[in-house]
Amino acid sequence: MTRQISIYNSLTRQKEIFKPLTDGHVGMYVCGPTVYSDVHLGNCRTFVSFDVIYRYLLYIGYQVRYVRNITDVGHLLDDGEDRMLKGAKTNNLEPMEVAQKYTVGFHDMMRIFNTLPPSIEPRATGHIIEQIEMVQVILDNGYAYIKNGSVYFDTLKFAEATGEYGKLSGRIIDDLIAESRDNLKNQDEKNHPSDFAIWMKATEEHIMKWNSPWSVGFPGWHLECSAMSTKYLGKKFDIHGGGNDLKFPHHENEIAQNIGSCGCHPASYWLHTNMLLMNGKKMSKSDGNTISPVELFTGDSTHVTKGYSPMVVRFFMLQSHYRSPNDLTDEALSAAEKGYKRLMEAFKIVKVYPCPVKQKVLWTKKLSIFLMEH
RNA sequence: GGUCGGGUGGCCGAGCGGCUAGGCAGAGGUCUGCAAAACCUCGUACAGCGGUUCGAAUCCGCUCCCGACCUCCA
Repeated sequence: MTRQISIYNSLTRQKEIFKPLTDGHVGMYVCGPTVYSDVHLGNCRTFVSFDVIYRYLLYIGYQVRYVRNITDVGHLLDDGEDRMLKGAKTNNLEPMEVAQKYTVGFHDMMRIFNTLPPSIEPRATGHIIEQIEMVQVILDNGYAYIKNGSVYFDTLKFAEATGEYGKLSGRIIDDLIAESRDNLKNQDEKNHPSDFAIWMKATEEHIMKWNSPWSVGFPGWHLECSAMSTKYLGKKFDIHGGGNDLKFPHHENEIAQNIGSCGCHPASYWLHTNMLLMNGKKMSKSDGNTISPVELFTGDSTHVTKGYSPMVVRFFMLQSHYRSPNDLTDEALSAAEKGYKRLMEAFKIVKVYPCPVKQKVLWTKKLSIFLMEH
């Protein structure tokens, strides 16, 4: 009933024939946004890509459980300031108001881009208990240690015991181990620089914090995805996706946590989307090479000569393969706009054209995958 | 510097040893009172340099360019 497809698996670095764990069913987890500011256009590209992957899996007959999380727990910035805290200060809001505001904004934008909502959209703050439990299991298995109320994942021990650390991102475990001697005098609490927090003790001014066996604190950044994917898709599931900038450390650490707690790799296939560029360069706020979704729609930016409708932008994004960089330029957008209009004309004709019903249904269904009428 | 992707005509994108994929844009034309739509015609490109081969975009080597990651950005 389902068609055979091949997908590129980042874990094995090759295309593989897709075989779900359970015939006819697919469990797919995609790392969702951190809701402390407006959605980035690049973020939209990733979710538009996975929207099509989701739709395609449905189209070829799979029953898909698509889980995409909302990360609404604060995480530390480079300067040590918490994102939610920063957002709250900037806007004079409660942290959960910040999370709510940007979650709603994110949902609006996803609707504007005509993406189907995921089957389950769990929030990190709603799964603190699951995360605490996972920390405990990792501790019990000996892959984590406690320092001053914080709990750190012991990457070195994990690497030596399982040989699994670094597989996804291509980090060499020997280097990791060799590195350890030089860094014993590390300034912070970690035993090894590559260790990462799975539970952080909160400072006095930290607003989002919860009680735990180790301290009043908050879960580490990578933990929510491990905990929530396990909860809703099981210890093993089919597809794990996200932007390729998440490969390391986020996904690598996620794998470590999953193996460290349940002993198995979470996902069979890892899919990573490539980045959205603008005028051949990465988008960057500091050098002005950036545009927000709204600016793109309204044309209120020096980078475009006019506004482009969300569907044109979606069509443009889908013209390039999800594993290739997508270069946004005014010229490419206007070409996409004309192409999109033409395709829509053809779609209208097909819908009213007198032809056998079966054929018509088939065509309409096929076109819908890309044109997103549903 | 290391790791991982990517580099095919203006923009996408198939092909993955031999038979100029295709689409979009653009140009010209047909039809239209005008315009739009539609239709017709037009593009020998594979980052570069070597090598293997009768033959390479496709295999091998070197180089160059773009991007990501290397402690928290999709």
